[in-house]
Parts: sequence; C-alpha cells; structure tokens
Amino acid sequence: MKQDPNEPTPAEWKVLVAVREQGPLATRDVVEALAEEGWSISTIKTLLRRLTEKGALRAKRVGNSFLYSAAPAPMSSLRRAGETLLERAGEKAAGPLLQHLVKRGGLKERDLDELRSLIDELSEGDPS
Amino acid sequence: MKQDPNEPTPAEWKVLVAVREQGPLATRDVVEALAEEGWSISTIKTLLRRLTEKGALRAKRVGNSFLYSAAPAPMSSLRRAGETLLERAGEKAAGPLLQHLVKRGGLKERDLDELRSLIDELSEGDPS
DNA sequence: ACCGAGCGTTGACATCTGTAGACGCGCCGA
DNA sequence: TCGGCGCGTCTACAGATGTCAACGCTCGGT
Repeated sequence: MKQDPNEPTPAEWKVLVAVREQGPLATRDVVEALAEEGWSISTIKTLLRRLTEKGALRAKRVGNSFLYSAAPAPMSSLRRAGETLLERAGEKAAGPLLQHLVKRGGLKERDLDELRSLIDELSEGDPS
Repeated sequence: MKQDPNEPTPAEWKVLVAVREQGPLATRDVVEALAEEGWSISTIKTLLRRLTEKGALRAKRVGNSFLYSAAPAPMSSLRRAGETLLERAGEKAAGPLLQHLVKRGGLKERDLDELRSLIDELSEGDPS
C-alpha cells in the first residue's frame, strides 16, 4: 500500500518548482535559486538526480554538466492530491478551505470567469 | 527543516477521517471502517496511538478499552497544505485545478454562494 | 475460581526521505 | 604541462513512516 514511487517528495517538489519557474537551469543555478532553503550542493544534486530518475525532470547534457528542465507536471497527480486534501478537510471545512485557496490563488480574470460559470452551473441542479 | 511532528502522516489521516466521520469509535470499529485498507489490527492500534499522542484524537476510557473521537482539525494546517498544492501546480495549472476541486467538492448551496461573492469581489479589482 | 477473548502496550524492522561527504574525471588558466 | 575547480556519481546515515507480532492484563462467562 505504498504510494507511487514516482511522486516527488516535498523536498523534491521545491526543486521541481524552481526549475519549472526559472527555465532550464544547471545544478549551480538551482542551488542559487534555492539558497533560502540552506541546502548544500550535495543535497541539491541528490534531489536533481532523484527527480530525473522519477521522470519529473529532463537532463540535457551540455559540456560536462547538465541543464535541467521540468517535464510537464501530470495534472492527474495534482488532482488526486487536491481530492485527498478535500477529504481530509471534511464536509464542513471544504467550503472555507476552497474560499481561502481561491483567494490566494492569484487567478487571472479568465480563470475567475470560468470558475464563476462552473459555480452557476453547479448551484442550478444542486439544491443542497 | 523538518515538518511539524504533530501533523498526521497520510496513513494517520485515513484513520483520523474515519473517526471523524463515524463518530466515537472503538479500535475494533475503526478496523472495520477501514477494512478496505487491509491493515492488521496492530497497524490500526499503532496509528490510533500515534494520533492520540499528536493530539489529533481524544481517547476516552470505557471499560477496558477506549473510544476515540476526532479533535477539531486545525484549519491553518489544511490551508497551508492547500497553498503548497497551489504552489506546486503553478500559475498555469492553478485555475484548472481549483475548478476541478470545486466540481468534486460537494459544496452546499451556501458555500457556492459565498464562493461566488468572493469571485465577484476578486474580479473587480484585479484586471489581470 | 479459572480460562479465553479482546485490549492496550512494547518492541521491531524494512523503506523512504532529507542531508551530505568523498571520489574520480575533465577543462581552464598559469 | 600541471594543479585546481566544478561536475556528476557513489555511499552513508539518521529520523520518519508503514506494518506487525508478541506480551501481559482484565473482564465476562462457566
């Protein structure tokens, strides 16, 4: 009953996000980008290796080093994580939790519109 | 940089949710409620103990056994988990992800209304 | 009074994670 | 040419987690 060994761990996610946000990076750039984490070079190297093994990162050889790029993050995995979160929150807390997330989500006008339509759609047929 | 040792682990969350949803339960009832997990009694006992130690469960002695009830889940922790999720999703995926969650959230009319107001509020001042 | 079923408690152990040092190799400047 | 410096690879290891088995105690039935 173990979890999918290809899911990044929390520490790995930080690295993954950094690479995704800041374009192709070499190891040393990742270290710099994550300076606030206070990780040693070795640690970053290990995380980059594990992420590459898991297929979450692409490593392109350049000279004697690599340039890492993030592979497109599988939406399904994010969805599952979200559903798990809602389950943990429970019926009572789900609403407030989602409000909080929408608030902090930094959504663009476009996303907000789609969300609004969705909500209208939902409230029609579901007189809870 | 370790995580709060009082946060339930994934396995513990399953137990916690079961107890929260199905009222005060004795160990054997939890085992039954989580039969689908295929966990042995020992495993459940360990998880119940750890959850109690973490303060996520209350154990009320009844005869020679305990009745477990869920302590109110700290909203702050759920929020942090949600924010982490959004961060992992990234700007691009945040919108679709939230739509998915609202869809599967099983929200009540009341929650949907509040969410709608929130969205209207947000789209006013944010000409993305 | 005795015995077994069931309960909580202890002790264990294999993995997975987080973190990092040590190594060997090739490239650049002196 | 020679010595570092920087890079990837290997190895290590402590702590967190998932999973249990074994044990000792207690309560209800005979």
